[in-house]
Amino acid sequence: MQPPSLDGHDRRILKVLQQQGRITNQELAERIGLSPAACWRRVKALEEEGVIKRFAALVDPARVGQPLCALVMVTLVRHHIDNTAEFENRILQYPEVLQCYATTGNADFVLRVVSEDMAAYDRFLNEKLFTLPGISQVSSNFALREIKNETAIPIPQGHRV
Amino acid sequence: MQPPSLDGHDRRILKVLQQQGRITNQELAERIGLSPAACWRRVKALEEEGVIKRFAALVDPARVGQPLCALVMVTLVRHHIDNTAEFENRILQYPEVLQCYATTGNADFVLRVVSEDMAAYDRFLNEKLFTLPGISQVSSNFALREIKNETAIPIPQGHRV
DNA sequence: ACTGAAAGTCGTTGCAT
DNA sequence: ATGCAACGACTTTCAGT
Repeated sequence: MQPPSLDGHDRRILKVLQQQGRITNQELAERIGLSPAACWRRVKALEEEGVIKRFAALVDPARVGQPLCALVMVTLVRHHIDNTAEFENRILQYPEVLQCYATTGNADFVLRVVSEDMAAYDRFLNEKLFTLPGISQVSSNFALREIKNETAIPIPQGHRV
Repeated sequence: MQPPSLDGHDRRILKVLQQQGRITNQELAERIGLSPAACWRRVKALEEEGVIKRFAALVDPARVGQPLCALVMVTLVRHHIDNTAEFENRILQYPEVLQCYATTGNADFVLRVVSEDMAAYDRFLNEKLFTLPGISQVSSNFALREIKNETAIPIPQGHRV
């Protein structure tokens, strides 16, 4: 899977599709200045190459009963190398953990977790996170406000074909 | 904007659409056990109520030249209340800042920033983040690995109509 | 790799329940 | 709030450049 060498048309397609995932192929083709058939083939290729991972409806967490958002720093004990793999596998199972990154710095992992309320978050900690093997430290920082939550990756206007 | 009281059909629609944003209305209707017309009207209502914020193509950052991801903790000085508003407004302008939350804990804000490489991240810090008024502390933690990056909010199976 | 056109499928609306 | 039916619009493929 090498760099797919996006040209200007591909980049314009990605910019539009990241903001309007359900635009019709016809309108997309018009906007980027290509025929519908050519545009369609490019979108398909971007999907198959994995540049576009998938299309999704973006849902407002508060509107579906998950208004609480926590940024959680997790540190593991250093003894077992298996701890990391087990931690990650279990994290993948928890739907309330939307994001998880292994990071440099004091914490080993940073998670973003959504919850119904504090009681639900407490349950998440006690029944899920704290039951994972090798947890050393957990620090929960609650989101007071969401300034920005963007899925669109900036597409550089590089000129290489 | 009150709780829209999602019923079972709405919840099933959201579950599917969060994973397959470009599914045809016909197939979606089949899956959730509704006629295409009824299904279509529900999807439209969910969009208009803001439960569905928008549809988007999810793009792999590494495949479009943004393989570096940093989780940045930012603290502001306490002197001006205007600092916060100015900070937030400028953050909204920076496309490489995908997410920004005001949080409890040591830092005032946590950001997720994508970059082309370290040189680009250095430029982001010096030309953008450090130029914001009232910055007190900045701590950059780089993502070694992305364990999980999910947009789908878990939809509780509540029974209220 | 693109365009244009053909064929099939789907989205969208109005109406009745 | 639902289903059915019809029309128009769209997606998708194929031949030709």
